[in-house]
This record gives sequence, structure tokens and C-alpha cells, in this order.
Amino acid sequence: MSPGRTDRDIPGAVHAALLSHFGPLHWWPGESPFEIALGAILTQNTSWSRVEIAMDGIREKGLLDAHALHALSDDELAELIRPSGTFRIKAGYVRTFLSWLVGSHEGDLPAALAGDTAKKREELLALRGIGRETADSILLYAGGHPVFVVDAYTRRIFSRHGFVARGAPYDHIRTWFEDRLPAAPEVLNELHAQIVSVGKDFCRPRNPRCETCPLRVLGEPDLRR
DNA sequence: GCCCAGGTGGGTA
DNA sequence: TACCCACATGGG
Repeated sequence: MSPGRTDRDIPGAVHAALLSHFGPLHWWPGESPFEIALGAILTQNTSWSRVEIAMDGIREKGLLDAHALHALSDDELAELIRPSGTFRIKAGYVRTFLSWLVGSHEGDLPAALAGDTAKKREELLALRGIGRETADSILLYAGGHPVFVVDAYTRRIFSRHGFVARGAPYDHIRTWFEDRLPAAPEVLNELHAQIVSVGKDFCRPRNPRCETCPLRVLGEPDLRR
């Protein structure tokens, strides 16, 4: 960090550095809010390539719709989800989500997500299987709410550089970013995607590639964290 | 064989 | 609060 710079500049500087390196990533472009929400649940502790296989299967069967999936049996739903792993658990989570969406909001996700951000977050968090990261992914990517999504990459990168404590609570990290970024969904969307990319390619759990990392401008990371 | 992946929930102390 | 563990698939 150069002299005169404060930690308030860090998220913006990271965003600029990563955008310059990776170019715009445009996560979840052109997909329906429902597809995005379903993907957000299926990707829990799972690589995105596995989620795409499950989503493609659901799409090919013409079932990528809240009412259609809601009408399936538990076993049928679990089989569709199987490629994304932890499928019996996730089938239960998806079932809970569908029951909320169809039962309380007539299957209309944009309508279900409209309104006050904090209230909608609470509503999503009340559903079993929708934790903080999944709730915020749905709020941001499917609902266009200006929230920052904190994931394992965010924790690893920013704790290695000393900006957040390793075991800091989710909402502490989220507000640290939100306080330092514009309340613009497109910025928060892009930054989260960029962080995942740099986390995969450079700031890896093992064998990190710090020498060529686009975030080496932040200084020397503490890899013990 | 092992760790990891765009986590969450339940249990225990 | 802070750890542990199960969940389950496939890639590196």
C-alpha cells in the first residue's frame, strides 16, 4: 500500500487491479432470476462445472421453472440435482426454497425479492439451506440488491493481506466492503466474480502464485493465514 | 490417496 | 462464541 493510502481505498483498488487483469467477467449474464437462485443453492461447497451439468439436465427436461420443479417428488428432485453433490441435502434445501417461492410468492422470484434489502435477507435466511452467502448471492445476482457476497476466497485473500481477521463474522466482512464501495450492484457483482477468479488462479489454498498475482500491489501476504 | 470446490446446519463445550 | 463433522460428487 502506497503512503497516504488508507484501507478505505483497498476494495476499490482491488476492483480496478482485477478488472484490468481479468477483464469484465459478467457472472450470471442473461439468466433468469430463478436460474440464478437455483444455481446459488446448488453451488454450495461445489465447483461451478458440476452445477452446470445439473442445470443443463434440468433445462433439457424443460423443468427449469419453479412450478415444474415444485411438482416433482423428492426422489425426482434429488436425481436431477445429483451431479452437483450433497444431492439429498440440497434437494431438501431446494424444496424449502420452492415451497417459499411458490407458496408465498406464486413462483414469481423478482416479486419475491422486491423491497427492503435487510428484510429480504432475513426472509431468505429463515429458509433452511439458505445461509448468508447464498442469501446474498440471490439478493445481488437475482434481485439486484446492492450487497457484497463474502466467500472463502474473500476471507483467504483479505485475511492474508491483513485487512480482515481470519475468523471474522460474515457480516463484519460484508459491511467492511459495503462501507468502502459504491452501493452499485454491477460493481459488487463484478468484484465478487473477480475475487473468485484471483482466488482460483493465484491466491490458492496451496501453492499460491504470489509472484505474478495481480494483487501483489497489496504487498506481501501472510500465507500462514 | 488426498485436498478442494462460488456452504449450511447441527452438535458440543 | 468457537470448533468439529456430515453431506457427496468429480477434478487436479
